[in-house]
Amino acid sequence: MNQTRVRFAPSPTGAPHVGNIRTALFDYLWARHTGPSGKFILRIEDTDQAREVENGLELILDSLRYLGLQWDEGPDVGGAFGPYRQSERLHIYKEHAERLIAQGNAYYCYCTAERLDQMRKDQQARGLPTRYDYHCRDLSAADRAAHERAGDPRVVRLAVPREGKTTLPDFIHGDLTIDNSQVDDQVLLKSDGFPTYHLAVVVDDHLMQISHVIRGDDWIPSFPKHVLLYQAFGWEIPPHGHVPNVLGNDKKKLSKRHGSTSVTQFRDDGYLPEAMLNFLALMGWAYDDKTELFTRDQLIANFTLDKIGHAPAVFDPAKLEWMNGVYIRELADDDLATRLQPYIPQADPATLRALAPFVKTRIKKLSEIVAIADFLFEEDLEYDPQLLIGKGMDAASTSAALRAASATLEKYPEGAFDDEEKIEAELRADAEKLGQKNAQFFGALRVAVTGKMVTPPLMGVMRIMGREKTLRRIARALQLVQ
RNA sequence: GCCGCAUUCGUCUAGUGGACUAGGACGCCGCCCUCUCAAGGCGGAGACCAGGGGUUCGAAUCCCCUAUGCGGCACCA
Repeated sequence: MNQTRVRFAPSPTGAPHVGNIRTALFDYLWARHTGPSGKFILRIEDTDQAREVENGLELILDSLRYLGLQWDEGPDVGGAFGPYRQSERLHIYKEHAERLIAQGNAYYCYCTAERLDQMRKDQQARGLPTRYDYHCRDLSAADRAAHERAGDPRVVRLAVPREGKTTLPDFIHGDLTIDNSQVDDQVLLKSDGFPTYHLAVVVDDHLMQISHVIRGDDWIPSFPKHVLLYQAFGWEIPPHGHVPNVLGNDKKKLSKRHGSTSVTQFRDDGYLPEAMLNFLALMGWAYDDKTELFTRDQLIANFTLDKIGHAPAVFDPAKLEWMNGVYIRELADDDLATRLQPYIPQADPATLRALAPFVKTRIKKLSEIVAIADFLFEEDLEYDPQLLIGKGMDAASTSAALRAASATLEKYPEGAFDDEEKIEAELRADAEKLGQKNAQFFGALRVAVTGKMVTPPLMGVMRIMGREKTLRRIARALQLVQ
């Protein structure tokens, strides 16, 4: 019984963006879909010291944790196939590279960076494809020995067959095939002793007994190198699937240019993990023609490889917002209040909890709580007095409205102040008596009490704010309007 | 330049030869509700299925060509 073992193998070069994590999500869902024996493995591809970012690992772990993509094996939790950091597996790659040399599937190359640069320039100038020119592949034994004696730095290159074709069955695209003549003699082991991606993935995927390789389709061009390596080692090639990329609105691969696309940024803006998870799953995967709201468990239950699409998907922030709103509305009030707290630390929990039901249908991300409700948690309001005077109103009618409202509200002592229905009825009667439309009357009152023109329902707001503060603010507004 | 992958409403997508006068969702527009804004309800516009050739009684669905987009062409991943 082959168990499912899939890996997410990012390199710590920055904050993972939604495209990276979408691929991780597919890995995770597939592992979990296959039941308790399915393993989701995190492997860090830190073989490029130059591009590495200080807190790169943390950014990856944070992103995965945010979405609850819990890994079964990885650098921090260990596992039977460690280490899970490629920089700690250097000796393994070296051994394998040497084995390829011994078998004649690879060779040492002593070319300098300068020579390679020049070679590429020449090829470009002549309109030729830029590929290694086999210089060291054809080196005589004597030349080779000379380089060794001189202690010249060397790399290991894959000796790609110059004829024939290489094919990789892909469970998303079907068979991928390319002429070997198009494949470069890739460097496998760099002069600093680190492997390149190509050597490292193949060796690790095999050694870690990865059962399915799921990766972005920007890797398609390098599949022949990997196939050739598997063949040289005499290993079985696990099923591969190149999942479509996630694109920015300009249809280009997602990058920092597209604004905030890092997953942790979405977390910080107040996108719920359950919404993010749901939305990301729909980038390149669809269950049917109708369903698009899925809980984590439903995703796991329904996720299958054959439903992964093959065209790249444009990331649509507007739809994500909508979906986040859906999930926010579904939250229990207590839960919402708890999640809101970090975004508005000065709010006392009881007030926030009381506010939750009002805010629920009005925010699309948690961070919006500040714009919509900060007035509740401030002592003094700052606003343009002009706002008090609404459409078809003037200073006199506004004052009249505020005075009437104040008079009515004053009649309700502390204990009775939360009788929204009764108060509302009476205020409406006030408006009618003044010959004002509800919108005019309540508009003035709204600005007086909140300093804003757009707020949650006024009665609820005044109840939550309390009698004393409400009356004080109306009095203040009355001064401003005169 | 070379090689590869892709191509259904603006966007995410359903669709695997007849059930398609192409379905759903976001967004957009209108109406209803209404103390504002949302949410909610109802309705609407929006895709000649990239184009052209075939195959077939019949094609969004199969084949070929072209176009366009994207990706790769490093001692990056």
